[in-house]
Amino acid sequence: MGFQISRYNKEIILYGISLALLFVLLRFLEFRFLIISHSFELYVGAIAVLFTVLGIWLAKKLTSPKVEMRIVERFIDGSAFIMNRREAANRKISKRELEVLQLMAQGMSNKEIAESLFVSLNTIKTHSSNLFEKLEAKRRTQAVENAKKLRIIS
Amino acid sequence: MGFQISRYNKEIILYGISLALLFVLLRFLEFRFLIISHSFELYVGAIAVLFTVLGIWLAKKLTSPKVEMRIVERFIDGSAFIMNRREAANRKISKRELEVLQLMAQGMSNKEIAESLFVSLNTIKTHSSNLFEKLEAKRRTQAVENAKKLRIIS
DNA sequence: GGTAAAATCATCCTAAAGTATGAGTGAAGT
DNA sequence: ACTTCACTCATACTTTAGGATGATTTTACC
Repeated sequence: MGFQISRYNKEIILYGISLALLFVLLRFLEFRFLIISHSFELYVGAIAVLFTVLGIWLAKKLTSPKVEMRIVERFIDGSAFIMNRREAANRKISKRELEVLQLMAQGMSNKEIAESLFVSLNTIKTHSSNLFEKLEAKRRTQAVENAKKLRIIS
Repeated sequence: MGFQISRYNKEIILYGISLALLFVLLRFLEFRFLIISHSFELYVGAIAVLFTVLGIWLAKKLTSPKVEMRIVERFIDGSAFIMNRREAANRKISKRELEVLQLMAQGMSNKEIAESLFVSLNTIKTHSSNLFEKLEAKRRTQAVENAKKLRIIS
């Protein structure tokens, strides 16, 4: 950890600066105010009100919000699959490869996949070989298992 | 509505009283403070700090507590696997076959399964062939898929 | 219009999976 | 004792999967 006393540094510094500025201002106005009779109380009052406001402002900034935890228990709908697109993207799995993977997961043979996608068997073999690399799998069963764990397929 | 400017009347009145008291106090100390050179700034500083603190106190009293709702979703894991023993029994899947099926689902090859169960490759082939029939599958990927659907394996 | 990635297909070859069939062994039940 | 069944293993064969490599074609993007 580097420089971090508090995450409210900015507010504290601002408070300090405004205080310093006020003092400079005072220097210039000091005598004028003092000359006028009964102005002293007025002056102090102004300061008081000003710093009260400042205090309120500070309080609002500084106080950490009270956290109210609301625990919501929710059943995961097994049919609601949320694909992990990040994983698929990181592994650079193409659209076509994903299609092949899905059919593979359904238990289809390469031949069946080829027929259902209207491409040659060799094409599917290439796709699946590429998939195995990208999914760090040696076999199609492993590829399917890994893909499911990574939430790439349902 | 009757007399209700704010539900913080008490605090506001207290604030007014303390302000008034301060002014009285000032009257008594006024001259003494002013005589001492450079004490004016000190005096104003004290007022400033005091009213800042007062402001903070006020803020805490007056403002409705800042509540950050943190909704924690506790997902009840639907994947808590409850094996469908009835299905396994109906299909007459033996203990050993189930073991093979589980390892198969993990992506293991027949050879790997054979080694991990200390039996021959041929034995595993027999088991898996029997499994395919019992699970109405043509391939191991299909067997795994069907078994998962039937909740025979997780 | 050039480039890069994706998709397509092929060939050659090896490894693994799957089928069919037969057979030996041990444990459990009748 | 006999039967049944799960488990084991083997041989022989077919099919499918998978690896390595190279090539062509689309598609998309600057």
